[in-house]
Amino acid sequence: MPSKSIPDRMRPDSAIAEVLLPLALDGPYSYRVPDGLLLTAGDYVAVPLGPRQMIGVVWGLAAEAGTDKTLRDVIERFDMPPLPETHRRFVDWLASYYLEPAGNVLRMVLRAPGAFAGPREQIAYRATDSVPKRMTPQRARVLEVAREGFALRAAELAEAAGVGTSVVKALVKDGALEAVALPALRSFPQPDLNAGGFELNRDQKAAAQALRAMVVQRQHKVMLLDGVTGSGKTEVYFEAMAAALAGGGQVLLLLPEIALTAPFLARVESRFGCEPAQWHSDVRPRERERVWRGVADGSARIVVGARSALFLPWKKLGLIVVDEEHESAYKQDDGVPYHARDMAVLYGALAKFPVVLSSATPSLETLVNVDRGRYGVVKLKDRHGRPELPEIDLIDMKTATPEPGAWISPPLLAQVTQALDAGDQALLFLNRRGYAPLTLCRACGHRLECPNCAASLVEHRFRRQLMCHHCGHIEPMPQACPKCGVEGKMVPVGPGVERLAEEAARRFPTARIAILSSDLSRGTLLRDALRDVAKGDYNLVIGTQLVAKGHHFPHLTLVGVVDADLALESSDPRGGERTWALMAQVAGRSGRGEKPGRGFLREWLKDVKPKGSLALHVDVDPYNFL
DNA sequence: AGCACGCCGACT
DNA sequence: GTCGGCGTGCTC
Repeated sequence: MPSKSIPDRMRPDSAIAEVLLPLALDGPYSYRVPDGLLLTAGDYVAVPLGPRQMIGVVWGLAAEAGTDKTLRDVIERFDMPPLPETHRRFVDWLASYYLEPAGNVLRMVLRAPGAFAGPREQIAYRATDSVPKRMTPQRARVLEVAREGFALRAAELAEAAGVGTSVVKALVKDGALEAVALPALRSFPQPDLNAGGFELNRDQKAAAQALRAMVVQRQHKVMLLDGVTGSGKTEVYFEAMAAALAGGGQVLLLLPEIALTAPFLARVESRFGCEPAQWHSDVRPRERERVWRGVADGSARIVVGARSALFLPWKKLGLIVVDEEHESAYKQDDGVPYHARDMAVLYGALAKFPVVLSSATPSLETLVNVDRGRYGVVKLKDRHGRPELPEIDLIDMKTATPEPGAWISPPLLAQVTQALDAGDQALLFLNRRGYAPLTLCRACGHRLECPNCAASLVEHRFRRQLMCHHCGHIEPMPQACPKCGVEGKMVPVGPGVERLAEEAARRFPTARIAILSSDLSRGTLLRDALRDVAKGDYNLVIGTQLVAKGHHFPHLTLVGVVDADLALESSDPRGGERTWALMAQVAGRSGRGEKPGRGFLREWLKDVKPKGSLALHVDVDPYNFL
């Protein structure tokens, strides 16, 4: 738009806007602020860039441009709260810390397509009283869905009924569905801090009190909440969140993406009496827009999100809780690399609010920070008053050697026998899927490997397939060696869970054995299997790392880890740390029920008299692989 | 991110 | 001789 020409000397000082664009640029670009447009730092603006138009953020206002180029005009300012100063400093900090163009970081802030388009009205459909001229099973299902709740948009309605949108459209045409306008963006319900408190034990009360005291200080401090599985960390940090909400701030609860489940969200909802806003990769664009705006205007008070939620344009963030802070999922590897736990701490430092890190197996860097006094720590015992992991016996496989072709050592066999005889459940943990991790040709020495990535192909005997665990490549199990053509000389080397189950079936012929690995994860198979194990339908469970996470097996009293030093052999510098976390998690599966204790843990039982008992046997032998 | 420019292989 | 592969550079 042509502006009235004003002599240069009469222009206000802020005639130039330094605008950061969501591109890999070293710094902001300068634009002329047209007459009549009032801008402040943090404003979202549309600016021309080459032939296109882009949305950027006013990073600063200046009297002089940092370039000789002829400046183009800012096109418009969007009517929403400006990106707060702390958030802009956060972007700059992160960019310099990770040596990344600030624009790339800003792109993560602006990742809410449509948030600037202005609220559009949504069309939804609900059932009318009229019956369609023709009725088909598909139509009936759509109408059934349409009758039972809120008006839904065509796509949602079709999805819920398991049909295409054409069915919905046809019903609209027929008059069996009618269009209604939905409010453009549903507003966020406000939390009720007294909606659903939990009964905390003495330990938890003390921990919650410590966190609350930290939160009301409104200063930057990092606190590690350290407690074994089942010690109630969640309930404790909920109290910290309640304190921050009471102070008028927003709260971010960060979770590893996989932990963002409906049951977890339901716990948040029951504590705070309202559904929290969610932010993760599966949130639909429309909902992203709503959450983004809600965070920007402060109406979204509680956000439960994956790592990228950190970049939402927080208006008044008062607390970040990083649950499972040791999880490697907090590390972003593609695009701008960053560690969400560390950046949460950085944000807290810049915006002067506390951060809670929660974990049963804290990361080494967090432990070091606690050790050096930079972070505080609150420790929780479990609900039986047990502070630490269960007693762990190491079995040295150099002295307790399994028979040839077997992997369960004599002491572990004895313990499993004892557990099964007592009517308890035992778990043999081996972090290797399939039958054998390696297949060799005895004739020529050839190793079956993936054509794409040169990793060894893993035999999955139940599926009669070879799989590459690296890239997903699948091929049938060959009869003859693909290299030398000799038949019948292919031999499996080393154990996977399937092979371990075979050995267990031989050793414990009467045991009811379940194999749990991610091979089951399709459909409801895994969920059913986990339920049956929890019920006690099986008494010997052979499982990979997926049994280590969160599942509750009340009848389990013994955990045996086969090849516990597996990950220590790898070149992963975190091998030791990850092994420890995994051992702690898998040990935590045991002894969570109410079963009476077992004799061989006498010393430990004497001390704390728990109702559950547990043992973790770790086989240590770097050489038992071949 | 887009979009142009620019320099080497397979085709009408 | 062209069409088009995607490497490099630019956008205030």
